[in-house]
Amino acid sequence: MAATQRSAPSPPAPRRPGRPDTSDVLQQIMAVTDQSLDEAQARKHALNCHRMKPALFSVLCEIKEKTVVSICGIQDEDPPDAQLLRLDNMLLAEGVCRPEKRGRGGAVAGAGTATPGGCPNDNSIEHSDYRAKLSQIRQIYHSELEKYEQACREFTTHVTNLLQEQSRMRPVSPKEIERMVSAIHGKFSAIQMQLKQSTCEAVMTLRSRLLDARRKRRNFSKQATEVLNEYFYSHLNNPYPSEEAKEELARKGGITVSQVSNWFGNKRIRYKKNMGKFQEEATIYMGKTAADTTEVGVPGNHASCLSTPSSGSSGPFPLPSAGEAFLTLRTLTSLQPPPGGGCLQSQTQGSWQRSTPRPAIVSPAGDPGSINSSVSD
DNA sequence: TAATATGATTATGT
DNA sequence: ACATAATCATATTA
Repeated sequence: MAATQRSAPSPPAPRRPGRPDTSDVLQQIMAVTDQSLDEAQARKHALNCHRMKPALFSVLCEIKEKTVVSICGIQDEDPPDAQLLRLDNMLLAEGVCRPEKRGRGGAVAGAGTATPGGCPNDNSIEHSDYRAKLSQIRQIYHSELEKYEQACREFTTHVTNLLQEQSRMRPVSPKEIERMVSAIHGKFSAIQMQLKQSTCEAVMTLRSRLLDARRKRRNFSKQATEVLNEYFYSHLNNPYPSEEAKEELARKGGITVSQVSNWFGNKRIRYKKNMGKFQEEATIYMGKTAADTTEVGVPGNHASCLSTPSSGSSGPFPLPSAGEAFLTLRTLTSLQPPPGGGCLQSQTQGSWQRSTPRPAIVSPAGDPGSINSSVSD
């Protein structure tokens, strides 16, 4: 820094007029090794006090810098930067890293449980346990982090002092000290990353244990299943509620739209897989809806061909009477015929259960007699 | 306690 | 984005 006018280190130092030449000083330094210790101490002191010492020191520093940089400057670290960022974000999102404040509104609710069918109904009852454990983890995390940081600070000041001490007898530039400090920080941040990683793991485990909705499954209320089943069986030939219908069902049953979707997905597949098992339920609900006007609002959707029998019976199936309904239903569901001469153009009509799986239960040809045998699988 | 029912998730296809 | 099929994990029942 100080020696600015120097163009090249190798040639003999350009002697400036009026200044004592540095080669003398160098000579003296070289001679130090030949001296006895006491003598050397004295000489060292004298050299330290020499008025050319700072300039010489900086020259030496620069020379060293040149050689060191070519060796150490290659390895620019920070490949795990992205990972560190991910960990930080996650800890932030989970509320582990939050700056000790109350404001925990958006972070957890927004980023954490973005899954559509996440944890809809019971949010705060089951989660108190989770919160307690989480705060425990947070506490440990912060205390460990604090420990690491303190150790890092102490070590850094120690090394800095040491280097400054040594800079009296060997060329140690401020830049070098800086590099050393950043190297120390790098090592400590590697340790911190391990801490963050294990904290993340702990949080994830906790999440999956206490927060995963699957583990705390609650059956729907009677009301909800009622509403859902009514819709399902009254739209048995097209059990695909529109978005509006889903919302309506969700509202009526006190569940979320995603839950309605889940329910219909499960219901369709399970009904199709083993229709025999659902016959009893079917008759119940089909009889129910025959008298009950549970019109789940279907303002302007596929009603084009479904609403045909609306005048006589509310359901999409021709249900003359409760007694007949059973047989009619069976023949319809097991043989899947198009309902009379109605609207055939819609493929959804009854084709949602096409590709009949390979249920040995569904007898090859409709044998309406053995109803119960098929049920008792 | 084993078997079954059930809500949710995941993989895959359209 | 939604549907299906398979699967997971819990709840309920026999």
